[in-house]
Amino acid sequence: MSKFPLVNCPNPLSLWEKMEYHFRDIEKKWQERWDKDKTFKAENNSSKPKYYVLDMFPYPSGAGLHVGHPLGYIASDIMARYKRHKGFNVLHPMGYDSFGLPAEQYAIQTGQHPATTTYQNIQRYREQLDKIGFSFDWDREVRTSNPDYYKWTQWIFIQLFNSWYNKTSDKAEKIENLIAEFEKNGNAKVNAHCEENTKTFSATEWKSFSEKEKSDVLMQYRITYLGEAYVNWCPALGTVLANDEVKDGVSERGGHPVERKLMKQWSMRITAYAQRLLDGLEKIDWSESIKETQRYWIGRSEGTSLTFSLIPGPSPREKGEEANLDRDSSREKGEEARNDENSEKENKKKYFWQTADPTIYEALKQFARSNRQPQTVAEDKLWQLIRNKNLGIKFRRQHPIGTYIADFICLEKMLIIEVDGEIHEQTKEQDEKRTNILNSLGFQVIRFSNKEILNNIDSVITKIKNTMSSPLLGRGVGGEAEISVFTTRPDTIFGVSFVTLAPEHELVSQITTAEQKNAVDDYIEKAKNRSERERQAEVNKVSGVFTGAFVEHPFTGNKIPVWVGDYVLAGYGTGAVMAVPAHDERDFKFAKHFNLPIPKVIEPPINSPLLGRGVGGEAENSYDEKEGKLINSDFLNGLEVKAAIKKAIEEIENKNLGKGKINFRLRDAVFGRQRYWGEPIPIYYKDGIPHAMPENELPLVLPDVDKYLPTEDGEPPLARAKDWKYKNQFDYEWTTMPGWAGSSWYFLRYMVQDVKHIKPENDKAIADKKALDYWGNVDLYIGGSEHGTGHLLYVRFWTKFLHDLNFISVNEPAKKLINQGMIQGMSELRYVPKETFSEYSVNNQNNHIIMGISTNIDEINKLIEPILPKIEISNSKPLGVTSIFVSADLVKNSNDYYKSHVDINYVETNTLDILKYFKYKENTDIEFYICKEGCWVNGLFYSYGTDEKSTFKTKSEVEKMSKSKKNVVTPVSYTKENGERFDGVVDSFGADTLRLYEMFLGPLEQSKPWNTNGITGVSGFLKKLWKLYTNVNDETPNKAELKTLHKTIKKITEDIDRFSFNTSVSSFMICVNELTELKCNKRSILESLLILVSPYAPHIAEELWNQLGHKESIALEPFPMFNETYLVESAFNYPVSFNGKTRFFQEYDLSLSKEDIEKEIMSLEQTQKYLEGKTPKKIIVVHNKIVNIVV
RNA sequence: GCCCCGAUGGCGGAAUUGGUAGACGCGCUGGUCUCAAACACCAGUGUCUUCACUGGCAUGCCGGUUCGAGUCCGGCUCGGGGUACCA
Repeated sequence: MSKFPLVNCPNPLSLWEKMEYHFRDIEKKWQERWDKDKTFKAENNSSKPKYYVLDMFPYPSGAGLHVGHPLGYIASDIMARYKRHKGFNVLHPMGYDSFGLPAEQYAIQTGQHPATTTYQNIQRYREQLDKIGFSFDWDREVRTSNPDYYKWTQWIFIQLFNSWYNKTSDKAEKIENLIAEFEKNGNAKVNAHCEENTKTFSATEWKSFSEKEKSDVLMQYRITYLGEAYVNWCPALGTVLANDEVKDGVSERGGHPVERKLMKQWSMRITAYAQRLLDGLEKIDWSESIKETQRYWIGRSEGTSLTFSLIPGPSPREKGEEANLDRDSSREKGEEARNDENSEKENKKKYFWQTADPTIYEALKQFARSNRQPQTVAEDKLWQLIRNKNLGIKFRRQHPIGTYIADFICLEKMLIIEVDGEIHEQTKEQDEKRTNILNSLGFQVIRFSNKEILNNIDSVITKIKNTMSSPLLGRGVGGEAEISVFTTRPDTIFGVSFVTLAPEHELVSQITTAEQKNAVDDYIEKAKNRSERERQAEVNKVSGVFTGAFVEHPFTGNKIPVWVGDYVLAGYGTGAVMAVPAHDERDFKFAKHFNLPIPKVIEPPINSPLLGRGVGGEAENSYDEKEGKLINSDFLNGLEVKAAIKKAIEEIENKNLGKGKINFRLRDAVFGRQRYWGEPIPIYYKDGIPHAMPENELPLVLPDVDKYLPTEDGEPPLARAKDWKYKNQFDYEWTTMPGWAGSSWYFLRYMVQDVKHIKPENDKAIADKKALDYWGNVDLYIGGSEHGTGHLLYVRFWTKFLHDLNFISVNEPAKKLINQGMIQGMSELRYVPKETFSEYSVNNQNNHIIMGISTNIDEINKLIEPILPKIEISNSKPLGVTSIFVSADLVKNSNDYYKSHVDINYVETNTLDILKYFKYKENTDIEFYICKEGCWVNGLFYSYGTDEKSTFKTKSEVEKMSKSKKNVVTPVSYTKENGERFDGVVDSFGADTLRLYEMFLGPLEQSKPWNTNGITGVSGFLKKLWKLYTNVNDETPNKAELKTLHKTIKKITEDIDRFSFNTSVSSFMICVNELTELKCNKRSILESLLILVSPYAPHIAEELWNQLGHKESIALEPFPMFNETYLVESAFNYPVSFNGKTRFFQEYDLSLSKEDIEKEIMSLEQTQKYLEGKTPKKIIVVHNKIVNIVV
């Protein structure tokens, strides 16, 4: 007997009404029930196996959801519900990445606190999400902008600050261990991933360091550190951006220009993890494209370092003399001087302190002597510290140089120190000139103000020391200067014809000869000011300048010129390259441009299509392939490239010229943002030394500010916060964390049960150790591929770090990752004529309108002309630039037009609803819509003659779905402020239909345009499904019904396991079609079917399940088991093909052997017909598959 | 430029290991129901040939492997995404 309550209803009409599928009521009812019963609560203590399925953190933007967002959520929700049926304890949480730029930009514009708008946006998101029926455990919801969440983000920051990377153990360790080692042995034995130029010190030295010095040293080791780096500075946003936040030279959010700037910034030593991040990719099941993107981003390359020694130039004294005594001295003289090394050395020994211009020396001497007496306090303070070889080398004061007198000078190092008083600001220009001249004499000049010396003498001395330790300083006097390069092609060493330095390379200013000084300075200045965007736009434009210096080829001893070129990047390798133009495309272009020699050292293989490449000056291209034999290369001659690389590295190492080395493209991540709406960095400054806050004082709550803008001094907004000081006296760090901070560990926070209601006193860790161990990492992570080099790399980095310090047991955040494809929008475009900018004026009732738009397309002119006098423009409308649009059916050559987006809500099958458009039009422009029979102006139609009203046609294009393209389709209805209503799929067809349809569109990972055309198909399917359940009985199912069911079980299970959700929707349709055909209304079949459907269309499943008499939710019902026996067939209808072409079908019992079938087939009349009397060469019988006869 | 992915009817797509190409849905055509429309239901629908039977051609293009290729291999074309001088 059926438990269906309405079967015996006496009134057939009301029965029919009740039987109707009312998705609105059903969906609302079950969404409320799930929420109330906490149906999808995940348990931290469970004997069940766990399954963790996670969606990428959404940023709750003001625009709300569009149909692309739920795509991934629906897929993950199906997975979550399926796994519950399969007996797993499923963790399926949702939360918000709620710090970020858009909310802050909005706050700047409106003055509203970003927390307010963020809260509103979240509310809206939540309402929309709820309407789609997701099975999230909302008690675990997190928001990165909540103090109880970012408390732990700050805590992780402190752990990173208090850690260093030990290369020997290959993991992060606590900084205390490092300090202990420093105290015991200094840093000589420490094998750390740290700053390149870290100096060696002993334990005694360490102990003698001041607190500031110790802090500076540790900063070179800390995993999060304050360091100077070139950053992407965005002046419009007033902040720095990470590499992955910059696209095409403009900021990803907002599209503002970005430039390079050297700044002191909090950074993360992610580079320490480069190799592990690379290796880890092998062990995770992520999409190949993401892995590939990460591999490329990490950019490992094996090669070798190699040192070129500088050939000493003429001594500075000589240069000085040349410059002063013989200004016209020709280049040849310089060459001679360089070649005659012996005499030069003698000169140096005899006269090197005689640096003054001899013509005015006597006068200068007097002046200098008198100057030495009355020193300022600052000058004296500095002098006491550097005199008498206190810094290990002799300094002189008030020493005449050329026509100047230097404050302090170290002649051996060619270093001048100048001390400026308060007048400095006014005399800036003079000082610069003076510096330039001193530079051109070969001296380096560093300047300090009196104030600096008096207030911070330590850093002054450090700066002097650092400058002096630069290897190039004093070259030609006593120091041995070297340029180190990194190369992956040491085999081409004999093809080196020049060396190129990055413009930012520290040696550039020091090695440049006087003759080239101006040219080099100009070039560097230009390179510096070129924005990142220009640099990218001009990738193929060669630029560079000769420094005048030469290095010696380490094997041939040849003189090799040193150039500066911005194709060399300062941040990669050593910032210098050995240029092998014949075998490197970039070097080749450079050499061609500046007419430098292109010696060929590799002969491509005989059969190579690139044979002609890389040969001398006539060649069009370099030969970059790693194949061929070495020529003109001394000991490498005759070797294959790969062998030559090995051999070359050996030789280089033997001669102590360099070492085999691995370089990474990956850079440390800049962490500080000059913004308000982010996590405060838990650091305060005491005597200029940064200190981490004690962990037990977290969170450091984001303070209120009066404005969300930088201060007048250019400090970040947090500098505005009143009385915001640690212990009321120490300044906090004013920058905040970037968007990726909170999202780099959120998957761990979801492991806290009931995180929304946890009491602060119970909140003792990022999550319970037991919970962390139980949930481990994410089993399935679904999100967009745009996070490939940002979030997905950083979250792996932090996971590995937390693992190193034993906070968590896993070292990857997610085992499997799927990128859902983008759902593109169908944009509607209006044609706008381009051509020249001819002005068109309309004189009408004293209103003079300038149409700032091209109208010189004759046809348009002709069309508009007769109606212009008729057009009435209301006086209340402000005059402005007028736009002209041309209907698509009038457009002959689309190249004559620009295209302008129009909101798709006003367009139906390429026809613009002009009246509706003008009703809600938001701008005040006067717009002309030119159609075949007339012209629409601001909602009124002006006919060219006939009375016919004609329509305005648009052009459709598939594009990214975005607000700016006005092609956004929302899943949920909404009403705009102006009263305009937009219907969403959920409201017109129901959430179950939306869920099924989004899956039905195509493979999850593929991009596809959104088109509602097919939605009636899935909607109809649900109605058909509903109908199946009208007269359910308890009869025993027959063979056909069981076959249909089990075929479906098999298919659905396989489909879910390979994330092929589109094909399962098809299978459901087939199943329902077949059961309808069979008139099946048997309980055992239909109940199983409901469970199969429930992950996809949960509301209808719950409702029917309930109507079948079940009290419990369907959510935890065991998934139906597939039984092979129902699908076993006794016979198979073989397709019989001849030479691979199917001709007819023949059924045979499956027990028949291949030989029997062969015999049977040959006896058939049809076979003989297709054989046309010939004897078959071969007969192939594949059991249960096919028969093929080869003729 | 480099890397990754893709290309199948009018459209979205299916074909999981090489074995009946075009499942399922949309759209379209015809029909039933209806005063009519919508809904629902039934039938047809790759293309060319033919009244029909039949046959030919068909998975971006060219070639190969195989009894048999949408699927494997080589070369190209086009489209989408990522990336940007990484030595």
